[in-house]
Amino acid sequence: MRASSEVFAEKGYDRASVRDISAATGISLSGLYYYFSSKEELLFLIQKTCFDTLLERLSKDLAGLDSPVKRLSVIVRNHVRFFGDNMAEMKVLSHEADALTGDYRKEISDRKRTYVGLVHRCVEEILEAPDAANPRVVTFALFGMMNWIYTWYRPEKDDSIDRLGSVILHIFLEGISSRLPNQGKGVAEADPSGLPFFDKN
Amino acid sequence: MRASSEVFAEKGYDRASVRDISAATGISLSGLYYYFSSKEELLFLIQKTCFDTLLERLSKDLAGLDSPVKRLSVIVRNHVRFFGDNMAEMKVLSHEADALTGDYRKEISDRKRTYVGLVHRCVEEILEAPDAANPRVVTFALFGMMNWIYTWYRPEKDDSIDRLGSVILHIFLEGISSRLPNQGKGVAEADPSGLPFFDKN
DNA sequence: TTCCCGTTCGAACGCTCGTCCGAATCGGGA
DNA sequence: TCCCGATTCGGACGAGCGTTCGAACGGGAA
Repeated sequence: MRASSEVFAEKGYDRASVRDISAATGISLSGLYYYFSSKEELLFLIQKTCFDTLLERLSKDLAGLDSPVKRLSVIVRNHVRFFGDNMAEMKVLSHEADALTGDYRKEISDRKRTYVGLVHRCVEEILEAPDAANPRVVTFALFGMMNWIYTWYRPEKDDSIDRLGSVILHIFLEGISSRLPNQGKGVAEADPSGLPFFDKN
Repeated sequence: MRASSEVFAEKGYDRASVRDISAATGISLSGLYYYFSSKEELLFLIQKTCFDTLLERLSKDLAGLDSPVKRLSVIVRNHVRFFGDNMAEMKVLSHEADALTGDYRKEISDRKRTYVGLVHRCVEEILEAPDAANPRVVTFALFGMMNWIYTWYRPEKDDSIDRLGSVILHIFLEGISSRLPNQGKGVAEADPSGLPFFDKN
């Protein structure tokens, strides 16, 4: 599964053939089907194991913490650190979310909902005035900062992963601590024309 | 190209067959090859057109603006608005970045480097003390908030796209306006064990 | 009307894919 | 030593893929 994650992460789930995985693991093509009933099940098991481990460690670190800010700190650092330590698996989890179908897809979606809900509730508690900012939008902004990591992070040239978590947490907490300016204000001088560009002629 | 973008966005580049595009456009399978020399060229042209339009509009809006904060405001709002107006194309651009090969890939990478460099320089100017935070990390945190949009944004239930841009811009500017706490501080009590989870037994 | 050329398409080609089957192999208990 | 269940694998199968080719179409110029 570890080797498969790396193959999926590098080539993408669809471009990676079962023969690629066979070569990467040293197990013969048909030998793989002794352990996994299909390529999709293999992807599912990778995602499931990854998610379950992430959630399990999180709930351990979260035990007994009441302050929402402290809880969010633990969440962000846990997420980012896990990302750094399991880059291939987390890339597969982030990037191949739509590849699963049927019950496989549903089971992963359930876990995702659980996790997002946890963060979402935490964010709601931190936002003092509930109309100050839409908690859903703000939550996904946070997930964006964290989940985008796989597209650019290179351990050999970038800061340590722990530092990364601190920076993202800091930006987020400081970013939502001051009330947002109301709607209507903004770049009024911006070009209002031209929406979908393929229609322009 | 518009219809193809939607097919690629919905099914993913690899899972989408040329026959799917044929069905979505009403053009016969071989008829498509009168306009495009390959499936990959079609993907390339979508990404290129999308990027070029984005950059073109940006440079128009940016003309004459000196203040780095104002420039960044225009960048973020332009990016997010463009994202909202061309969700399918931007999903393809964000999600299928690794699908291109050879010269196609290089040409898109060049544009990406140009764009990221523009934002990066802007962020550097805003960060007063250059050692306060790593500009590269901060820049990609911003891109993360913006580019993650395609995974969750639903126009019918979420805030308007312009509001979204304002929120992201606000989080980012407030988030980087105060000096980051130094390294070393953090969750010292966090579980230090267990890095890659597939090795745990 | 005839010709021509830009456009469209049905049908097929070769290839790679995920999956399966039946045989070969291995190692510990009787 | 023999046996048996667990494990491994070479080789094949059918399906779907991207791509090609030669024929057909259609409308403006001569």
